[in-house]
Amino acid sequence: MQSCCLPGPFLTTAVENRASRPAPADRLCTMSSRPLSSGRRADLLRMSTLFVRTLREDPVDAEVASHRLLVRAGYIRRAAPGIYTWLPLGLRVLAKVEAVVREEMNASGAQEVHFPALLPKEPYEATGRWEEYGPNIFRLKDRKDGDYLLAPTHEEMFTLLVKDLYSSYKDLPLALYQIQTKYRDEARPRAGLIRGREFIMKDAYSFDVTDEGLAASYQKQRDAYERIFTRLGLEYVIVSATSGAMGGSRSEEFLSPSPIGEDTFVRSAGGYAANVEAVVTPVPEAVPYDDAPAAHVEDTPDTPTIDTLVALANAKYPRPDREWTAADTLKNVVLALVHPDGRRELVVVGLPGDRDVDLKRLEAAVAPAEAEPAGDADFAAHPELVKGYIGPKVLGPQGAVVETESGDKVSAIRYLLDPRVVTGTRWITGADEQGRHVFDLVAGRDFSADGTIEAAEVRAGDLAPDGSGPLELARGIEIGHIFQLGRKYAQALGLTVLDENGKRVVVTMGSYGVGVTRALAALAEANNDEKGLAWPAHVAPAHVHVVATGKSAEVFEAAEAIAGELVDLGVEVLYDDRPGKVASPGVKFADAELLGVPIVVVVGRGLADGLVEVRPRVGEAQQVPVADVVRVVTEKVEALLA
RNA sequence: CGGGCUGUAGCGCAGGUUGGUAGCGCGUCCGCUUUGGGAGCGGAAGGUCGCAGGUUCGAAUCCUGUCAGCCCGACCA
Repeated sequence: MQSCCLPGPFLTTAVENRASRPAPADRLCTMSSRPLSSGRRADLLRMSTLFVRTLREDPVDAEVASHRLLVRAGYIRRAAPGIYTWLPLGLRVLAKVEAVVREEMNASGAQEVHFPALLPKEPYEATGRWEEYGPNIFRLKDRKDGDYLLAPTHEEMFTLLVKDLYSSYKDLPLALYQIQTKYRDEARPRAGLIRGREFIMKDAYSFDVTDEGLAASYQKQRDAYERIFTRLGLEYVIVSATSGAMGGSRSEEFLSPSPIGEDTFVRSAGGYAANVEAVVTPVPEAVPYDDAPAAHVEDTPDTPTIDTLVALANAKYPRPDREWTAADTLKNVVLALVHPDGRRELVVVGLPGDRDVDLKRLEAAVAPAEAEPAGDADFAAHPELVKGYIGPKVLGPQGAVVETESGDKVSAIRYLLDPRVVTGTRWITGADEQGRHVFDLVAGRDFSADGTIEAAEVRAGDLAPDGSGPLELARGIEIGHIFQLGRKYAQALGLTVLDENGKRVVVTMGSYGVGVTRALAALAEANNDEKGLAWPAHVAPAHVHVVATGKSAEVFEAAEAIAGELVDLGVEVLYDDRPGKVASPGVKFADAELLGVPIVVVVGRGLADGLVEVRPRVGEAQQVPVADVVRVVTEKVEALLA
């Protein structure tokens, strides 16, 4: 555990925990999420001297509960937009979250390292990310005009470090991690710690020779993540995700379900869960079309939208069996893809008229290209596209063909269909002339496309691809993201090892992140009520909050004794020893509820009868004889930490 | 980057249209009282009214510019 202590002034040898001051900043060493069995005397925090100021009113700039309450309870203060200062209580919670992460990472076999947050640009130029990140990273110059950045993530550094030291397959597999402050110049920081410009992340990387090795390393990390979030008491959902700009293959996100989450995901009762971008549409069976009537073009004046088209179709060309609906129409949406080389390509996505294109899903499907709705200039360049009446006749294989540089013949306008548009399905769609639509156009008989694409919006009630039933949509806070990077970074930076045949092979990598500060925010988000925070015991700034009320010396002496005995037994105590003239009972109770320590012990008027009150932050209070209170509370704490 | 809103005491806000020596609540400090649900009374400290220019005898207030922050959206391992 040499990695536990920071060097220099943080290296504290002996800590007098009974001191009336908060523990010094050797948080990495004294903090632990372990139960009481260690037998070490625990911290005693005194409200009279603790550096904290609770706010009676909500901070005006805080919207979400975690942000509002963390500021109100004196855990954090805003230093700049998206940048927060940690006060003693907040730092204790943060250290406990870190401790859980650290313990589970170590248990998984990963080894802790620590990179600088301030880095030269060269490694990021080698992978192209100096450019790719654009304005989203903090850049700065040294006195010699050299370019530096505040690292948003450290793939390059890990890769180069391993390259620096290792050169044989015998050295692998290897997993390294760090818990580091990261910087991103977010266009819009929000929701306090949930989306900051400075945040703490645990990032881990695995290094393997083979794909099988990577799969095993990935699974180890995935297991570790499950243990981390379980121990933190944080509900989580694992969803399939797209790997996005990072490249790579398999990717999963750990989401903490919350209405204020920024990620939309779907899940089925049967256990399927996926990020919306990654949802795969179940492909229906092809339908026979032998008895289908021939396609016929009809006049449909003034029907540039699906709604107007459906209304007119029902009025003028009614269906015998039922009404036409938007789902009977084939909507052809023109989009422009911008490829990384700057090339602009027009594509048309054909999908049932009752659905819209989800740009994020589309982009996930066409990555690394970016997508945007086609503009007037695009339509001007393609007069065959009649706005509002676009049909397959001019698209894809049916349309014009151009020859590429390599001599292949491809569609001038690529036509990509939603997977629901299977062979045999019949559609009303544009006839490629103003005011005309074609009816009974059969997919596979009358038209075909260049391929299918997952670009249609996902809706509640859609079926899960694995047959596990209908999907519901939910929001979540992304607290972890793991993926199999593959060889992208190793290739770009030349990380190779010699295999058993003496052949040079490129190492394959996995990348595993936990948003530590974000997980803390998610915990606050999931554990609060109208009165304040209500921490799970493993991460609470203390296990027990002892409150002394009244003015008699006996009350304070008894409370002092109880607090002292508890810390001797390893129970962390926050002791409200403020004199009555400084804080009334009402103030103390309100603060206890706001601060959210899981067990509150009230020493006050009941003392005359030999009783103190033990109040869980959530649950029923009970009167306990003074003589028993230390035992009762210790048992409760042990149960909470078990 | 687009839309909306806001900058006045540590915090939350009023004042601004009608220019005239800056106010309320909470908090802070002193004194007395109170002591199981954010106490009462009395006294006190605390503000370049975001910044810069302008109009005016006089600007928190009117005009111009500018900066910052928050919220929504776009963006976003």
